Amino acid sequence: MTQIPFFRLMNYQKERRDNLNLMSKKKLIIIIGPTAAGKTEYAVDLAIKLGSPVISCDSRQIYRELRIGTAPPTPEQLSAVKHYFIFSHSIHDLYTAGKYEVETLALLEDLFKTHDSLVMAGGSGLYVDAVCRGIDNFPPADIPLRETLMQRLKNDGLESLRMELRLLDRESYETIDISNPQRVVRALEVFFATGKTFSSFKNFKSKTRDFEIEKLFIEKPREELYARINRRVDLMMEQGLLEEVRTLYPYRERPALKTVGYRELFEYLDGKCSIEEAIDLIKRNTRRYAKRQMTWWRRDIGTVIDNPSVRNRP
RNA sequence: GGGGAGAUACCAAAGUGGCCAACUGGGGCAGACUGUAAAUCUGCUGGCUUACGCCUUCGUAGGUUCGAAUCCUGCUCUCCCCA
Repeated sequence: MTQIPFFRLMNYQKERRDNLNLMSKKKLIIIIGPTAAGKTEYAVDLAIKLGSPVISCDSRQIYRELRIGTAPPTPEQLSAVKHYFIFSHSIHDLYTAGKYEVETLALLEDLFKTHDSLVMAGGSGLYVDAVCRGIDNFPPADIPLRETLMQRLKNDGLESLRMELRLLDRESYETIDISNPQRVVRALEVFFATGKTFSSFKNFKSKTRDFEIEKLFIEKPREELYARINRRVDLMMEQGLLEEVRTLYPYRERPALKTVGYRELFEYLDGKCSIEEAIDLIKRNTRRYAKRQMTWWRRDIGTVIDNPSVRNRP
């Protein structure tokens, strides 16, 4: 068994568990934590021990075209235990947290027929939440509409879109982060696609799952984590990340390739920076990513999932 | 040995008598997050304080001045040019 310096057990659905009583004793164990903390290794070991497959919860490792830069499980790990959502989708198809929720719940239902405990592992906080508490029934992304809005953002500026949102959906204007162009665009997109306001789709209630959820948060001292990240990036380069990126260059605009490790090397291939600079940027951006992951889960610790106030910020 | 330039916060770099606890960038820290989430966005970054505010900072030791990161002098160090 791998040595994990620190990990914290979170009684995530403690209250729910009491209410569930005999309904089900099925349990989903989710290994979460920042990138490069050792989730994959830990999950594989645990899965073998429990006779469970590993269900990945990673928004980038699902893409079969991405083999090096996303630090997916090794071929040995993949053959040691059955994995789901690794290399299962293509960068050419738009994938989202909403789809992940649907596909994963279907899979879990199926797997729970033959397993009592299932191991899930991943670093994508929104995807983990989609499984644990669900995403409200928002309309799916409307890409052509979104592109139109992005074009408007570019031409007229954010303020113009904000003003429009203020007129069409005052509530969203006052509650979402209007300094974030992505959020403003999405709110408008939903309005134009459905004629209903973005805010009207929110219901602030977590969905109910008929299985127990336990989260294991793997953490490491910051210094050690950063050292591991640096080492891993160097290793990826040795494994041929640059070659991989080169073959993916034509698809660089795909959302799936807006990914740490790929973007920076696209810039290098454009001649915008040296290879050394690109590698340093990958390391820096991975550190920042890890920090964001920790921020995301920090709020989970000690919170109760049914409390709407956790999600309904002022 | 002679001449010149410079030493500013974690780093780089502006500031050249009061509007300076000090522009800006990097790095770092913290936060947000409902179908792009490895995305996108926000705040902080000398100390103490909830805040008003107070205290200590611009190589170092003095000096001039009501007032100095800014002017003067000594010292230390760095860089460049000539020997």
